Amino acid sequence: MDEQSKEEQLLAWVERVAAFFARNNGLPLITGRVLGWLMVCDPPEQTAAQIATAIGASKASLSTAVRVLEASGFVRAVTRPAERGVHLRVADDVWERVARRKLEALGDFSEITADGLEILHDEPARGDRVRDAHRLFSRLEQQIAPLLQHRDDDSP
Amino acid sequence: MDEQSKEEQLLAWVERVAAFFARNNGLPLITGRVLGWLMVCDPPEQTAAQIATAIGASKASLSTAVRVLEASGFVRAVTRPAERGVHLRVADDVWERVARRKLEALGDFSEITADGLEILHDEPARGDRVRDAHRLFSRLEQQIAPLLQHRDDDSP
DNA sequence: ATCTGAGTTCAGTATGGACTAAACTGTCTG
DNA sequence: CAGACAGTTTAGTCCATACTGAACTCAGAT
Repeated sequence: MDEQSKEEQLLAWVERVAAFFARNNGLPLITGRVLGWLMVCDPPEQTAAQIATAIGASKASLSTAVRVLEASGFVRAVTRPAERGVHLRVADDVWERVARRKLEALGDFSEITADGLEILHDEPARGDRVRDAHRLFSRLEQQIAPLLQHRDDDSP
Repeated sequence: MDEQSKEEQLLAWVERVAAFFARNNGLPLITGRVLGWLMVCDPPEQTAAQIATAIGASKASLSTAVRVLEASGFVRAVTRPAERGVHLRVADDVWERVARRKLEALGDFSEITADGLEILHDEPARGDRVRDAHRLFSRLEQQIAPLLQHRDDDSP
């Protein structure tokens, strides 16, 4: 039927996701794999051990990966009655968070350019290049922020 | 007068710029330093040798840094009559380019999510998480793109 | 032809960080 | 209590890659 089993296809896809986040967000590969896997796994809530075997990583790596993913709010840990340990799932607002974090980077850069202008305040011409940057990124920050408003959700 | 000489302040600022681009865009530190330096240096057009001494890097590093900066269109090489070698300056549209490149990353991710949906086309429920991501990033891509229109120039 | 300076390439070093195995902690079960 | 399991920490390995020095190429000037 398929040239590749769906499992293999999914793992290959997870690999692409991991590579993307490694390249664009500086995430360690394994962390990206966890995120990618949690996007497509069935069931959608899995234990660290399950994830580890799925993506072929060690318990230790899972521990650190999950720590950063939880701290970033990308992944949530849920417990179940009468089961020990936690199950992990992607947060409902992962992607808003990812995007918002990128937006923050924009803001950080605006701060840098602002400080640059400060240093060059007595040489306006020399500050032109920095000023251009500052204007563009401040504008973008302001225009993009409203596109990322929290959805007011009260879903179960 | 100053606690730090302006030169020192600028170098410290360049360092921040370099760190920012290293962290957010995966640029090597030296490459970021070159870019930062070219944002504030006086005169605004400098030779590779001048830049190298300014930021304390080797000729070899400058060579590679300049290659990637030029290839990305972030820096332009200009020649002058009766002078040998080239002078480097930031491109007029550096920041548009930087921003546009980030936007492309968004598009790349939309492609990834699209392919993920493809793989899961026969399990709609399982594709929900990927679909959410796809919708958000496609939307953002479309909404952000118009904020980055090329200024209408007709240079070659 | 030779010299000089700009720029590239190459080989080697080293620094950082991702990853793992193994030891350890703590908690729940029987 | 013993035993098992979830998870963390630590120590160490390994790999990628940034960076440099030095050799090299090429162009123009004299």
